[in-house]
Amino acid sequence: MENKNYYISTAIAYASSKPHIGNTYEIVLADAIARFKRSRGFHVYFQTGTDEHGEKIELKAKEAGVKPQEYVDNISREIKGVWDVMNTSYDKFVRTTDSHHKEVVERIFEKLYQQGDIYLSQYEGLYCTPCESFWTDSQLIEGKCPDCGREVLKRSEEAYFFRLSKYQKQLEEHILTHPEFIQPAARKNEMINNFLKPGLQDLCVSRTSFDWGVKVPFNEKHIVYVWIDALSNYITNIGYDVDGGNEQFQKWWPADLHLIGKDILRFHTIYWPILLMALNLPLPKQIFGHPWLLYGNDKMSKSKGNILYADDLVKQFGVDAIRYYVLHEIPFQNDGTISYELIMERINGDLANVLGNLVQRTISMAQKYFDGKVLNLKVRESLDDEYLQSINSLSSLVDLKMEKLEIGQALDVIFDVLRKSNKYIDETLPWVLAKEEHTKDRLETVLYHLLESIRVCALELSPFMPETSTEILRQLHSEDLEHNFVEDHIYQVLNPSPLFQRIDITKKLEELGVK
RNA sequence: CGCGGGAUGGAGCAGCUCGGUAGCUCGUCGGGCUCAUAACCCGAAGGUCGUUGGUUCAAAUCCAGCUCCCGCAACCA
Repeated sequence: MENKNYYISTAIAYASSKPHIGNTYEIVLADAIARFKRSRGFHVYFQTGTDEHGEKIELKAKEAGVKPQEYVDNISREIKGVWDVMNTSYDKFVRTTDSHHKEVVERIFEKLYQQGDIYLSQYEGLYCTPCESFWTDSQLIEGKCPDCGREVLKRSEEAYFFRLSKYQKQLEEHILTHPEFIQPAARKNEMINNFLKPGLQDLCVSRTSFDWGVKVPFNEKHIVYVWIDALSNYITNIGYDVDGGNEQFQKWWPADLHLIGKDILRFHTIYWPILLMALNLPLPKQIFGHPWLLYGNDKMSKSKGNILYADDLVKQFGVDAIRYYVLHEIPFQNDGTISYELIMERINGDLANVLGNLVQRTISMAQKYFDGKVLNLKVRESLDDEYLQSINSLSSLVDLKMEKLEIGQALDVIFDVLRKSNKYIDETLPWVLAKEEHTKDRLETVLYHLLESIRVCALELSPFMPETSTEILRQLHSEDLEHNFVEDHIYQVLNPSPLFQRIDITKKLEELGVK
């Protein structure tokens, strides 16, 4: 029997402020993949959570006048709340302030130190005293601090370093022999050319400039810096310990997919694999650095005042509409855009006109002509063949797209069948068939084909729009989970109710007070 | 000469690996239908495929130069 376990993770969200829709995209994407895998029979473990240490949080907490722990408790709860509003089916929500996580991080650090992969040295950098930050040469603007424009000074401070260079060869080898390891492929080249080719520098893995974090157990002046603390969440929460892992760990590791934003690809494709190598653990099978959601052409940011929040959008348009939007609009490789207007155009064009209207008109006809009871009378015509064929090939087409993580295209192939269904109605003219007694059997057959098609599409939609899928199946009054055309159902459909209301875009924009 | 990606009708994209009538969604215009959420279906207009040159019977597709845009460029979560 093939291994049917599937471990998927998102990056853990940094608990410094409430996430916007761009940050929320990742959890929805992961959720769609997790649900998809479950629907295909996999045992899925889906992990997400919050990254809660670091200087920035320490500062934010100070500003807010609360203890760091209290601060992250609040933000973490808020983030979890947003994940829940998006109806995401994670199995575990981890926090880096969990005591178990912290203990294992301490032991990992200690182990690496004992085996000589971590050593104490001096961190030398260009330091801006007023800003209290180190900068690299390339970050400087005309040799000055990029934040305040003042002079920077060479300064050194005691710190622990991780010997990346020792594992460089091994990592290069792995990346070359596993072309699927880094996705999209273009990102792989960036990593190789920018970091591996020039040769890896050892990584500074501790700090003394702040307190909020995991203390280095044998030298409490030092705080374990974010890399080892945050990245190791992927193993500390599934039963790993330095003496080996328990049964749960054996079951889930290595992870099948780490889903992350393209901005932190370096940490996941270089530092994390090397950390695992040092621990003598297998590497995750795939790392996908997804693109971003932009507002118009801009990155969302507080200073620009162009932030859209997931929970607000859900309040306005409903959870599945927003899930559909972000999953459909983000291409595989390039950044996507979002705005109120675009969301509403998608809702009207795809969800209301194509999907909602199709379900409504089909069920209405079933009610009107047969009191909701529809059997397959098999009065077929030649034009049915292609239509039935497209229903039966749908699930393998979706598989193909999902395998390549082309989520938007997976939705497209489902909507192709929905569009074909609308066309099929116009071609078969049910209202004409209904006029004559001798074409009633043909009419019933046509409706049966449509109901089956809608049922299969609803099932395929369930990873992306779970509530909508359930609602469609409820109206069809069907519980069959077969992803192909089934010949012998006895449909007794319920009364239809609209799945998505059309929106008057101009009016709604005024109401929202935008643009 | 740092590395890589891209430039296709009004908008957003596919096609380029393996050259041969330029495709999809939306928008616009015209028509059809009436089961349905002013929805659905059909048709039309609109592109010298960034630019210059080369290879070829034939190039969006291959090669070279140029212009413009974007990502990455190491300790920022």
